[in-house]
Amino acid sequence: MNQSGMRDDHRPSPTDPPSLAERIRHEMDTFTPSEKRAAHLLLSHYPFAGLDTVAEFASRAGISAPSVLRFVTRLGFGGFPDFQRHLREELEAQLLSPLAKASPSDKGQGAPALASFAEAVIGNLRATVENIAPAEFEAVVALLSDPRRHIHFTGGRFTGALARYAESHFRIVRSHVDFIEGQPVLWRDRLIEIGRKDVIVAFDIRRYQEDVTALCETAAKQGATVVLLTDPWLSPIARVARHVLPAHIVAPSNWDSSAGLLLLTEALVAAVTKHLWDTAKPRMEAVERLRSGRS
Amino acid sequence: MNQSGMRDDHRPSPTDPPSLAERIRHEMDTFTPSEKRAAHLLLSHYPFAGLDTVAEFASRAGISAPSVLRFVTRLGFGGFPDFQRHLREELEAQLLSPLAKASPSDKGQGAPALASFAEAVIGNLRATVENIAPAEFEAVVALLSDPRRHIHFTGGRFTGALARYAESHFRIVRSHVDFIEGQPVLWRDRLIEIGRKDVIVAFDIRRYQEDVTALCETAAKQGATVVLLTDPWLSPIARVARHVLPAHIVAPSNWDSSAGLLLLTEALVAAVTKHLWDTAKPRMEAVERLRSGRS
DNA sequence: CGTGTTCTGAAATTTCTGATACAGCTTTTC
DNA sequence: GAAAAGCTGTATCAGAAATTTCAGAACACG
Repeated sequence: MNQSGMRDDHRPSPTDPPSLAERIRHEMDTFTPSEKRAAHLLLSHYPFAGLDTVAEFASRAGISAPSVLRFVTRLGFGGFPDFQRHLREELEAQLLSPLAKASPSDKGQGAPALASFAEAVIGNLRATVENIAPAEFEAVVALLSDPRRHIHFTGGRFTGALARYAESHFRIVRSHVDFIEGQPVLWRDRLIEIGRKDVIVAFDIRRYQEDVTALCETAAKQGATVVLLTDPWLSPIARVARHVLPAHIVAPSNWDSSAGLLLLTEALVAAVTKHLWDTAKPRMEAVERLRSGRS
Repeated sequence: MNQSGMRDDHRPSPTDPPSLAERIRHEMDTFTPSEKRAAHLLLSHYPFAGLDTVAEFASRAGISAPSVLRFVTRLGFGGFPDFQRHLREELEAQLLSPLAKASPSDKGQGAPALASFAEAVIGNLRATVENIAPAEFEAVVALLSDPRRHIHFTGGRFTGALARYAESHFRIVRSHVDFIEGQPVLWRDRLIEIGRKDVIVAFDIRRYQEDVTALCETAAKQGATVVLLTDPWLSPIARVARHVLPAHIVAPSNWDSSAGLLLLTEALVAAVTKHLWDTAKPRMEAVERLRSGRS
């Protein structure tokens, strides 16, 4: 959960955003005949008809282009592009937050809060899986399964914990695995010996951290392969990353959810373990012996 | 032999709605780096990102306009307007038939590993939520929202990362929060000053770690309140814990999944943040100021 | 370590869209 | 029933957007 500062403005406003369609319906009787034609077309195929060009819209409505322009101006928009932008935003907001309006303003009742939070997280996981290219995932698995590569995990303030989680598993499955601390001072010596044989796996979600970006850019410049786990808005690290695995992170909270990133991490661990099973199994057994023999 | 300009995909047959997104996902590995950037942007904000102008799309994807054009041409469209029209029609068709979205779940050979793993994890999350007593969850929220308490997070080899994750969030929301390292040597001095006012939040799943258990037992003996996040088989810490939140952890992997623990952690963070909002908000803002002013 | 191929972006070019001015037509009003 | 007011469409323009060109850069290959 990355801090997103002022997320309280994200809460549903007391007065729900009045759909443009609603307003048009309400003002219908004040329109001129041509405007009514435009309004009817728009409402009958709301809002897609409005996403066409002016010419197309005019033609479908049976009026002229200038009439369409006058129509949107009358609705208070600065121009046709302005009008279209509004339609897109409205559509996007409505389509992407099916759960936003479903959540009542309950005052912290235990089970409902937990249950609805869980549903949102589950939605994130589904969306995350949907948006991952199978080939991309497979490519990362292959990369992390290459015993000649050296793997370095790193992350930001919050995602650093995920990097640690990944590292603690991979460390057992294979060799040449380590974790790079967040402090830039601590990189310097590490960075020197990073080159073509190295893989940097970076975790970074919004409020992207400059030092993590700097680390990856330098590493990439030196020939290292960068794998990025991030949010759908893509950390700037994506510019230098060979592979990008985006996860959905928006949750009904003042914080973002890292569950999708964890899912990807665990899936990678599972896949690589399976891939390297012949060598991983003895390693895991050895670790087990060391632990039990220790006390 | 590749795309022949205008394929029949322009007129989708009623039987299969092959979302463009799906096709992109499957062809992802055949894309050039720039095309991958474009694809990632489009998929992450599907399909709205594609409804912008070429320039805007290019800018958001971090590539040049020609690369965007090459991308859509490569997908088989006659040009950007053609591409946009396709997106609009697909969106309209999907939105007008609510059942179309209902079953895009299995796409077979693509990423069975990732998809089935995700389904297993989702099942874990559901089971976890159902088995949590609302009152227990609420009690923990109340405990962690008490500003007079001192909160200490700790965990085992793998779960230690989750404890860190929790700590990094709670540290911002409230004061008197810290993380206790796994090394028993490092406890000694800390343990001295732990008493009735303290809360230990321990993460521990099977292959329960003796040192974590020892820490909690000692702390409990000194009057501290112990909260335990564990698996359904219950870590031995449960004997001294005031509150226990079990999470399902079994996944199709050689490793256990911590997703359920993360879910509980994030839900706790969300609930406590909401609970302490009046004091948490200024803290979050202050942290934000410090971060932005740092560079 | 060159060499050929592919990929990429800056800039020029072309296309097309949104916007405007103006004249004809319709409706309203006295 | 005539004049005024308002509405609408044609023709045209300005500007923005998509597209193409081309040269440099990155990359893979031998």
